[in-house]
Parts: sequence; C-alpha cells; structure tokens
Amino acid sequence: MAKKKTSIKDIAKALGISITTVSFILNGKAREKRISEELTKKVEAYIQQIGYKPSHLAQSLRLGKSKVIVFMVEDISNNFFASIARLIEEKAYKNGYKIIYCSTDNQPEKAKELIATFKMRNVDGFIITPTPDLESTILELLDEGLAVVLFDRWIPEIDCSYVVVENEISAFEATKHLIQQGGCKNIGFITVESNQTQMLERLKGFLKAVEGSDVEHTIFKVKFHAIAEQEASKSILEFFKSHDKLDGIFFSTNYLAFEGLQALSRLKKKIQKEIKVVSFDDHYFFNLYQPQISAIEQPLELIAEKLMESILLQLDESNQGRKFQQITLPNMLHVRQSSEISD
Amino acid sequence: MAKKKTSIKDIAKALGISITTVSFILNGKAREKRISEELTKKVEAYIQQIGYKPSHLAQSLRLGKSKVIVFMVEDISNNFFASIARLIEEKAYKNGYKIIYCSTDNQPEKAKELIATFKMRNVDGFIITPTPDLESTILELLDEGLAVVLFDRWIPEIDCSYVVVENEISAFEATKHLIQQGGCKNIGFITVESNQTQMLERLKGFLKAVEGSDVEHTIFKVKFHAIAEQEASKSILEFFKSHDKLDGIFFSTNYLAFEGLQALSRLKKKIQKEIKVVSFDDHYFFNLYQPQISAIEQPLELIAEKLMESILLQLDESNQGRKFQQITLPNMLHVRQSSEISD
DNA sequence: AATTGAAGCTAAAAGGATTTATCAAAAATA
DNA sequence: TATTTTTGATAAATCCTTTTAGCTTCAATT
Repeated sequence: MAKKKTSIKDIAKALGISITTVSFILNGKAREKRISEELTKKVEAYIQQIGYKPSHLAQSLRLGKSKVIVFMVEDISNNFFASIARLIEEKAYKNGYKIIYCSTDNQPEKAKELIATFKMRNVDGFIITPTPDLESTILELLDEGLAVVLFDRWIPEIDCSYVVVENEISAFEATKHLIQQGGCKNIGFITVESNQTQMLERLKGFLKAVEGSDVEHTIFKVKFHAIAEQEASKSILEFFKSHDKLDGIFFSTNYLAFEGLQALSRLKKKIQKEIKVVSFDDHYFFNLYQPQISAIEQPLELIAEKLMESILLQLDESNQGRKFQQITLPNMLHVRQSSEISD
Repeated sequence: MAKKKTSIKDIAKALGISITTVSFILNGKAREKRISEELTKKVEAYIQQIGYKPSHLAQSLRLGKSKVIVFMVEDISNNFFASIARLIEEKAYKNGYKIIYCSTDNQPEKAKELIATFKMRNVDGFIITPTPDLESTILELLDEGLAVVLFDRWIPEIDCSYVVVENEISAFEATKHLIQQGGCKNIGFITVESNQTQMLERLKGFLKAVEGSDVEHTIFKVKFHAIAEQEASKSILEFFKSHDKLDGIFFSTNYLAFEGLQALSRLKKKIQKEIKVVSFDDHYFFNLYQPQISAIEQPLELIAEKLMESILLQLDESNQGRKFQQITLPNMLHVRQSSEISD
C-alpha cells in the first residue's frame, strides 16, 4: 500500500532537468524566468499526465504560510456559529484556505491554550468570538503579524478588525415595537450574566427604549452556572412566578427564549394574549412555534461574507498599509404573532 | 513585528551543542540515546525558559504525518453534525489532532474534490458521511494507508470502519409503538428520495412493522430538489391534503418533521388527537413544541466517542494488524405527547 | 578579436525538524 | 600494554518546496 508520493524531484529526474526549472514552471514563472516555451509545455504535459500535486506541507514550511484559518467560537454546535461555519467554508476553500474549528465555551484559559497550540501550527489567521480576558493574547497575535477578525462580540480596547451587528439599535427598536405595537406596559428583559459586548449593547438598547417611556421594566440575568447546568429554565420560571405582572418579554438571545417559552408554557401563560414576546437571534423554530415568535434576525450571509473579506484582506500580501475593518451590520426584526395585538 | 520564531537550531547554537542532541532531548530519547543527565537538565531548563515549541509543520514534513483529521459531513450547520463536531473536537485535541471540517451537500463531485485537496495537504484521516458514488475514492484513501471512518451512513461494498445506529430496529419499534400505544390504523412514512443507507434502513424497519399488521400505510418520498429549494413543506402539505385519512406519521428525520409540523398546523390537524407523530433524530425543539413530539434519539456522545476511538486506532502506529471496527449503536425512543393516546 | 548582453537553465541554500551512521574519549577487558 | 566496549555526543541525510545567485552558450556590439 501507500505508494510514496511523487515529488518535484521525481519529475525533474524523469525529464532530465533541474528541480528549479520544474518549480518555476509550476508556479507560472516560466515566462518571467525565461524558460523556453517548448520545455514549459513538455513539463506541463508531464505534470498533467502523472497528476502531480505539490505538497502543501513543504510549501508551508518554505513560505511560512499554512493557508489555514482557525474558526474559534464559543460553541461550534450552537446553531448561529455552525451556520456561520457553513457559510465561511466555501469562501475559504475558494481562496485556497482550510478551516480548523474549535470551541472555547467562553473560557479564557481554554481559549488561550487553543491559540497557543494553533500558533505553533503556523496557522495564518484567526476568526474569533473572544472570551473575557483575552486582550493580551489577541494583541500578541496581531503583534506577530497574524490575521485576526473578531465577531459576534468585540474588545473595545483593541484596535483590530471585527464584524458585529447593530445590537443596541435593534434591541431599541424591538423594545419600541413591544411598547407601540404590542401595547406592553411592563416588560422583562432576560439576558445572561456576562460582560460580552453584544449582550451589554442589547441591554443598553432595551433600557434606552424603556426609559424614555412610562413603561415599567425588570432586568433578569440568568446566572452563568444555571446555563451551564441546564437550569436556566428553572431559573427563568422562578423569575416569571415572582413577576406575574409582566405583559412583555425580551429575550436577549434565542436559547434563553427557548427556555423561557418552556417556562411560560408551564405557567399556562398565553403568549400574545397575556404576554408579548420578542427575542434576539432569529431561529427556524420561532417560525414553527405556536404562536410564532417575533425575533431579530442577524444577517448570517453578510456576516460570513464580511468575515472572510476582512481576513483575506489581512492575509493578502500584495496589499499593504492599514488593513483593519470595523464593520457593524444591521439586523432585521421579524414581527410575528407573539408580539402583535391579538384579535 | 513578527520576530522570527526560535528553532531547534537556535537552541543548539545558544547552548553550544548539536541539533541532534536537542532533538533527542525534546523527544524524550535522552536516556535511550545516552545523553548525560546533566546536559539533559540544562537543555530542558533552557527550553522551558524561552518557551520553545517545535514547529508542527517541519515535524509533519519530516514524519509524513500532519496530525490533522478531516470531518467531512453533508452539512456542518445541521444540528446533528454540528453536535458531533463539538463532541469529537475535545477528544481530537486531547490526542494532539486538529480537525478540519467541510460540507459535501451530499454531492459526489464536491466530496471527491474536497478529498483530493485534503490529500495533498497530507491529512492523516477522514471521518466521512459518504455521498453516493464515493466507493472508489474511499477505496483509494484506504489503499494509500489513510485512516477512514464512515458514519451516519455506510457503504456496503467497502470493508472499513464505520459507526452507525440501529436504524431498522428503532424505526421498527417506533412504528410498533405508533400502532400499539398510539392505536394508529393508517400510517404515513415521510422520507427523502435518496439511497442513503440510513434512510433505507429506517424505511425497512417501518415496513417490517407495518406489514405484519392490518395497518394501512403510505410512503412519501420528498423529492431532492424540493428539499434543496425549501419547498419540502409545500410538498408535504400536498401529501397530507391528498391523504387525509392518515392517523399516524413517521418522519424519517427531524428536518422533515419540522416541515411536516408546519404543514399539519396549516391544515389545523390536531397532533395527538387526530394524528399521532413520531420522528427519527431527536431534537431540543421536539420537547418544546406543543404538543411535545415523540422522537428517536441517536446517542451522540457515544457516536462521537466511537468515531474517535476508531480513527485513533487506525492512526496508532504501534498497533498493527486488523484495525477496522464496525459499530452499530442503539437509539432511544422518547415517547412524548404526540404519540400517546389523548385523554 | 575582444567584450557585452541575453537566453536558458541549474546548483545550492533555506525552512525546521528527525534519524542514521559515525566518531572521539573514557572505561573495561584481556 | 594492547584491545575491546561503553559512553556521550554529533555530522549529515532526509522530508519537499521556493528562490537567489550563478553558470553556460550563443548572438550582438565595438
């Protein structure tokens, strides 16, 4: 088995020419390096015939570029991240890059360790949803000339590329919608206890909308351990029990909404009739659920596109000068039954 | 920026010894190669101090192993595959392997192209959900000594490792359940038009259960283009309209069920009261839906575990001889409201 | 005839590791 | 004392490319 791969050396030997010549031809430098057209054709034909492909490993070693991008997210099995993974995949392959994924679980130590292992693998770039406490590590990456793009959340202290969405504005608008179209007078905002920028921005948008009005509001932050131990539902249930005056709920992300929906159904609360609901991060099921749940959709394709555009820009050797892009994309509120006046 | 990485050469020079010695010590061969304890300690201390890590690229080139496993699935954004991705990730990293993912969309050409690109990247192994028409490509991989494990579906013609689940038995049991506990007399089986082994096995199990009884049944295969173009829901709706006598439905996979649920809700069919429902591939949402949907859960953790076990076995150099494992795991039927007698 | 220039191709270094074969000095044996 | 063994370390080949610097040969110029 395992017949050993043919190398550029074998080709040179077979044709009785030098390795250098073959390499030049392979890299399309035949003209530039004045290799005769005749020889060029002959070599190309031979390469074609035996189906030779250069070793990426050797190329990487020589060139110091591995053509690998790391996609480091909080949890690759999460629908949002998996969808982005799917979308960046094609663009990466089209540009000759491969993608290695990994999940941090939002744990700084894990993220740092992963980054360290990848660095010694000579990867070229990182697409990252940063965990807390990651500034110095990311600064190091940038310092070493690696391509970095943050997404979903970002780090205010660091000047680098990122792709995020208009969290504050969208949360503001969705809250306004709950008030104006939904007629809510007492809204609960359910979020996670964490300092992730995207969550803080959503909260900020909510507060802005609610504070300018005569609407009452309550903020509930689900404890981190509750999410980890899948007790979020119970925790949210307790919250609802002790706040039965609420006539509107804003979930800061879809997995909280899922837990919340379960809690509401257990309490026999009638969504839409008794309580309006809207969630950040649209999901297939929001359409399927009865009643359908209003939600803010992030522009996945656009995010993926911008992510790749941004990282490829940094990886592009020919391009010099400032390469950082800071992109904030608009979302789209899907108004469904859960936040409309019931008839 | 980008201060160049220190190499083993630098270490040798700094300590005034040879590269060979450093390499031996790095690889824990100091004793075997009779390097004095004194020197060994000195070198180790220095390595520790400057935080040197060997270049994986150079190692890979030299050793012909890249420590990379390809995870090639139908669609990485699919919840099932993304979950497996998440689970194998840790085990891979723990064993020094990295995982590159890619999606085939079940297209043979795409799969072949991807495999070709990865081969020239010197990856060590493949975890694959095979598309149709992939026998020869996979045989080539095996022939070249690469580690291969198929999962989800397999290729009967090829003798190699795979990890699948008891599709037929579980489908049989779930159908029996519909008949016996659900009291169904006329069951529809909704599946995709495809020859994927797992789908055929599920159908087989269904037929076996239904043919031994006096229960009527109808098979409906959603056309491939309908799924691709997101017209599955419409197509299923039509099916339901033309088969309004059905009192039970078996969905061969969860995404068909989601579409089917939408169709049923549009038809105002009361699940549980008028029609029992069960689906293959359990999903978080089945618990959340009202009524909760009965479903067959695949043992994700176990699948992931066996996948890694099986591929690591093949990658293990020390182990020789037969290395193929053919594993079939049992599923678990979660009986929920949708298939129970309504009270 | 001597010099210059271009055309066409190649030797060899570099990139960072592993490993085989070898060597010098010290210790053990005859 | 002469010979063999052991100890401790290393030079150099190898993995497969890319790329710099250089080497012929032949034609053109002075």
